[in-house]
Amino acid sequence: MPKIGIKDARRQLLIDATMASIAELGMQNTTILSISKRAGMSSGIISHYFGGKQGLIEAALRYMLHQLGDELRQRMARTDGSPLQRLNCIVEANFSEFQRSPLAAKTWLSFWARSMHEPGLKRLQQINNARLYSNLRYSFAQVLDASEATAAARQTAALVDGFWLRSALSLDPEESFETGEQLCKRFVKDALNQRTNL
Amino acid sequence: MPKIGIKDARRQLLIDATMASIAELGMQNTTILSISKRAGMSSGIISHYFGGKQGLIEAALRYMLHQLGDELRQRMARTDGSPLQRLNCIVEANFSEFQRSPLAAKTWLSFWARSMHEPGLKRLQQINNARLYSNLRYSFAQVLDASEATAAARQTAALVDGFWLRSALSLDPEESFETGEQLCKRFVKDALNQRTNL
DNA sequence: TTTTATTGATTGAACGTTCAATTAACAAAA
DNA sequence: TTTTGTTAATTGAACGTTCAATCAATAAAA
Repeated sequence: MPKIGIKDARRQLLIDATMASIAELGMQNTTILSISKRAGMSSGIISHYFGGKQGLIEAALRYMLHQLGDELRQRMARTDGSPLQRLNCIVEANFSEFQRSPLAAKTWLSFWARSMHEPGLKRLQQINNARLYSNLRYSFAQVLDASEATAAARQTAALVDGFWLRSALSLDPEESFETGEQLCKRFVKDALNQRTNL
Repeated sequence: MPKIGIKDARRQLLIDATMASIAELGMQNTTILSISKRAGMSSGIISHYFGGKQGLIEAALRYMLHQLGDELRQRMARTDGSPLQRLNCIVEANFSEFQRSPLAAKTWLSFWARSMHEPGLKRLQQINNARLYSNLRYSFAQVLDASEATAAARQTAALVDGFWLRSALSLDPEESFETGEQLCKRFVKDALNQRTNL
């Protein structure tokens, strides 16, 4: 059975299975067995690769954060760098196909709730929150003065998270994510136009 | 030992203990024992009063929703009924002292995450989401035209939930709730002024 | 006494972790 | 090429723990 170089592939398979289980059963009902069954492996393999269930869950969160970062970087590379375009990239990355999938959306929310009482997850989640805010703040500050940029960045960050949360819990997530993204972009545009300090 | 009114008092004691346990230990680590210990009662009492742990958790959520409704009604009664004032009431109710307490904030987030996979909680949470939106929509529609009112209401609802979520997860919730409330009100004011259709 | 409320020890199911046994891949020897 | 020895990945049964629910015993009120 052992094939060399296959380690990363198996690790990823387990991470995928973890998200699938959390999305389907909830973190509450996600067990070592519900994960390993979905990955087509045995229960013991999780301790072998991740040191335990907790390690796998943290690895899955790190994977999702990594995905989010990738999506942002990809989009940023394809713009001329104007503040409006950069801000739209940030919004789009947070509403990308992967992020809005029921699998990712449910997993995010589960992570967030659990992060309140688990320092390992909390740290990762703080970093993500701070990054979203500072990315927004940077682009707003190129057009608005300091205090306006701060306010606009905080509002946009809350708007993104809020729409995202409401969509994840919505009965029709597809439609909710779509209008959420549009209304975020609309807020960004309005904020730039109406608060410009020239 | 039946004394009138004692039953409700004990039920409330258990609900308080439930929120305290969820806030302190997380829903993950909240057990029948962690609740009953905090309430100074035995473990069996939970089944007696609520039919089981799940029943108690749903009762606690219902209690928090009821609190939110009360806060809104109280504030609404103390205004002249102008759209701006009514909208500010809605924001204030969602950021009231009770709602922003670590106890309530952590409990809300735990409920939301769990509601994804438990129909009983999901139903309650849907009702709450819909109520926030329709309250906002009603007041915006008295000043803005239909499509503007819809957009503003959805944005405000997301803003409230988003600030609320970020505050609950924040390292400094006190400050985060405070500026969140202010920035929500600012958005409402701006939306009314800049989109007015006269 | 009768009724009702409350306790807390007990039960059985479910869980994460562990580890001895197994199996496949690879390397060395024939 | 075939055989044999070595390595490391993988399995899954067993173990100890934890939990929600149950219910017989107890206490208090009527």
